[in-house]
Amino acid sequence: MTSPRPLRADAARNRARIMTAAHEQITEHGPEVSMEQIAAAAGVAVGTLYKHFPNKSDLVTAVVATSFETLADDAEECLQRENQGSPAMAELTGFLSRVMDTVAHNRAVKAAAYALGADHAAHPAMQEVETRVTQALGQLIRTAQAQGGLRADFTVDDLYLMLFTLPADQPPTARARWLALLLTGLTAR
Amino acid sequence: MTSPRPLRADAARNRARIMTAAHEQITEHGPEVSMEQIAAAAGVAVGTLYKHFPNKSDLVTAVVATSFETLADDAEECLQRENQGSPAMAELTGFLSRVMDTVAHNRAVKAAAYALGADHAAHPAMQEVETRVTQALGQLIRTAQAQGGLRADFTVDDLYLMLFTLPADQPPTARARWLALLLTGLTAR
DNA sequence: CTACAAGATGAAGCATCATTCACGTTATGG
DNA sequence: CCATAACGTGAATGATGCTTCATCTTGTAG
Repeated sequence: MTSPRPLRADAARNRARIMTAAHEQITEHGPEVSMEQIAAAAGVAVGTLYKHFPNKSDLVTAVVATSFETLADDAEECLQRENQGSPAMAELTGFLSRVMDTVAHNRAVKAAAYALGADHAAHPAMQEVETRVTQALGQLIRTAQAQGGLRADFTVDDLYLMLFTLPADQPPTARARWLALLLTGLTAR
Repeated sequence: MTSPRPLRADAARNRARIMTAAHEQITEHGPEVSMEQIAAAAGVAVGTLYKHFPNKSDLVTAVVATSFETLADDAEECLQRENQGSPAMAELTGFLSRVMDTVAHNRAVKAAAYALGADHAAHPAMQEVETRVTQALGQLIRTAQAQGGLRADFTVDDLYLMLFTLPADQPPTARARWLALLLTGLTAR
């Protein structure tokens, strides 16, 4: 199931360089950066990008998937802390807050959050990660409701809805205010 | 202060056609439609677009400003109805709901709402319209607070924050749910 | 009715990009 | 150390899009 031939040493090194560079460039300039620019940042020729990824879309998707995994890791760590006694509601708001800050500085993750509903989601790599996020957050939500901090009719879909509409281009004060306004609506009762 | 020479008859007609076509095209395909496509839709040559607008950005801004005026009109009508006895809070939520639906179907207005904080706002035409919206909504907010339906610390900036983060690409059910979640956070007490 | 300024035209210039490919380079198994 | 498949290269290709300008057309003042 794994690769038949284990990738030559230099090829593996270049692949890593490309991923790093692509992540940096996309994070900074958004998915519309040119392949030339990514190649330059990685210190390779454009052709090399195409040796590793059939086309630009695939490269972008790979980067987005990586960013998205970070998000899933965060969600699962929240769940873990909750299991160790941390209040579920606090973990949820912490998660929301962190994602919001990340989105504000990282256009790749923004694309990722957005991609949940878009065509990127078709990619198999994405689907698995989405499941992880959904499961972790779902558990967190149920616990928060059981503990009485979160309104009873709140669902994972609602949480995704919040993620879609996070304010990305607003100053920190505005972002904090947005979260505060939202949270009063999510509190139980 | 007005134009020195009053625009030839055919020129005025073409200008109107261009504005209409540009509005339609941008509404449907977003601001990235080509000038060629707009020209074709207007039934003129590309060169004519440039006779009326120095560059694409200016044309897009003109269209966005138009859409934005519709929004200002709506806000002022809300204020008027409020003066005739309609509950301020109902007018506010109605306004939000309408803007949301429009954004969902009209990418030009989406750009407009977004432009409030972006560089488009630099244009003089925008500034005036922004003042109209801000005044009307500010009045509405104050009344809603006096009538006790709206939380006391809510400001016009908060309302803009909501406009920035309206869910555009979500199905109607999701949009409605989003509004409902938000509103429970805005209710007084 | 005429002259001419205002307006319209659209091919051409110029820039940006994604993508390809014929050729040079190199890691690595034997 | 060699043979060779894997890999890397970057100029070239073709597509698309904004903008310009020399040229033609037409509204309109007188």
